[in-house]
Amino acid sequence: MSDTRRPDLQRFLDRLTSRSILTRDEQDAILGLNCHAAHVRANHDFVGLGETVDHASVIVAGLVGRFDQNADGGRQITAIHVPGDMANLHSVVQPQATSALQALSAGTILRVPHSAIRRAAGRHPALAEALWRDCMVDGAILSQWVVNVGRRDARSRIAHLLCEIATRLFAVVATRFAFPFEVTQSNLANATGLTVVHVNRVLRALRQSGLADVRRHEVEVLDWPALAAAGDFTVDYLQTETRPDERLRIFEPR
Amino acid sequence: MSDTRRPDLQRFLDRLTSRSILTRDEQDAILGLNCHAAHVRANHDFVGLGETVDHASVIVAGLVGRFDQNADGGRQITAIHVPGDMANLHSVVQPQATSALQALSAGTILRVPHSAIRRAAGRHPALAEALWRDCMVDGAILSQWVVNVGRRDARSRIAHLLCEIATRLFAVVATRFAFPFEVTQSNLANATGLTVVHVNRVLRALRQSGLADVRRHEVEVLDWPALAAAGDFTVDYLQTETRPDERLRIFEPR
DNA sequence: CGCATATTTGATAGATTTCAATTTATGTGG
DNA sequence: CCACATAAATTGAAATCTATCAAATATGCG
Repeated sequence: MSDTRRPDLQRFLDRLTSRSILTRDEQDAILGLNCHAAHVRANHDFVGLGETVDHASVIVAGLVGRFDQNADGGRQITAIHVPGDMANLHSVVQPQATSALQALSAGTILRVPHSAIRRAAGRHPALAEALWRDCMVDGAILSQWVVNVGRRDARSRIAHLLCEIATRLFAVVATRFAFPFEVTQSNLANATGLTVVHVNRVLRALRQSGLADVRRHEVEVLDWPALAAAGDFTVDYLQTETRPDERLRIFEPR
Repeated sequence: MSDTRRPDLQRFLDRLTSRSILTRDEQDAILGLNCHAAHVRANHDFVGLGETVDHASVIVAGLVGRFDQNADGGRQITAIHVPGDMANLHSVVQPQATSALQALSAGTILRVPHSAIRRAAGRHPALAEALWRDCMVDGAILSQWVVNVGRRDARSRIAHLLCEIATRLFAVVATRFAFPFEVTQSNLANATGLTVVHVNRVLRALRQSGLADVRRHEVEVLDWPALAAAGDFTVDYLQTETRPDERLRIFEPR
């Protein structure tokens, strides 16, 4: 099960180097990370709430949600992870999970032991920096989610979420396009702090007003500018398009 | 203005060592951080949205809010920082601010140049680790805020917020107690995703039902267990009571 | 084919917002 | 210390959005 060169680690590395500057050595340390693949079932926690984990998980295929809940059992998704993301990167420095991780649809993950990541980061401070930075992008996204559920109505919430995911999947290529999005309306509700019933109605409205057609396996964006406007969406906070000269490195050696 | 030993840095260091294990050397590096104090006016951004900053800010006195907003200008506070916090620690690895920082009431901060923090963290990997870990606690709090605005009603939202702040201020000492909380109802509304009017009504209800009396400068908790229950509040995610043997250190040397 | 899960629709209730006004604090200069 | 200006808190009534409850229809899967 264990490899030394995995294409999926390459994708994770690409994510890191899109924002951070890493030497060849440091990049090799990522690619050489010990890991093994695993399938994850839909609607099944592969990291439980409060559990102490000893590995982080790179998403290879499928979507993963970070789940919290209130006392009544009402579930709230606080983050959605797409392929290439390290879903619980934070667990490297904070192994006790404060949220559960669950696949929104069946998929594949790559488990990377904390020990391997820690060894690499300990040897290469700039790696620790890059991982830390990536965690902070997750933080910026989380912050936007608070705005989304706190200060936007149902239509805007859903539009904003669709825009965020499309952008993070690098799917935005035209005014009209489609991208895979394997999520139930129920999970859409859990991500936006709404009820399923209301999500269903808003989706119909988005379709009828020619903004987007959200189906079971795929989202068809019908009018990107209009959808982005409806969702009050701006792209910058996601840092998906960091120019080479904007990439950062703090720690020596350069 | 610049000192080498500041009591306020000691408070920040205490915060770090409550969760991370640091050697004497590493601790000295924190205490020796170059910095200078500054007053911050109430309702005035001292870090603007989108601004690129070259220093982080330790809160010495007062409360600081992290502000975002939607297209209509509706403001949403996504974090409240209390004395001892480094309000924008994340800016060390991500200098471009995705949220504004504003004092909720007049206060004092300690500006610490990124250069100083980076030098210290570069020399002591375990320091970088401790800072990273602290950022992740902020992330866990943020995650709870999403649950708060997404899946709780007005009364629970406010109760939860009060419990969070009381806990982070280490104010919880009995069933009944008071703690300073210099925040307008308007900012309470911005933190909970409600309107001022409704906040006002919920506060009255909390008072009348004997849970808490929220005044302009101070909150008097009348019945902590009841307030925590109403706010669906559990303490663990805040990691304010990490036992010595639970503190972490990943990087050598031990 | 049949069960389980997901989507859709309707009717009604309820929580929260909005709008508008009034009262109460807070701070400042004379 | 008072008068004034300003910000904050409070209250009421009406409008709206979203939740809740209940049921029917689709869809996928073994």
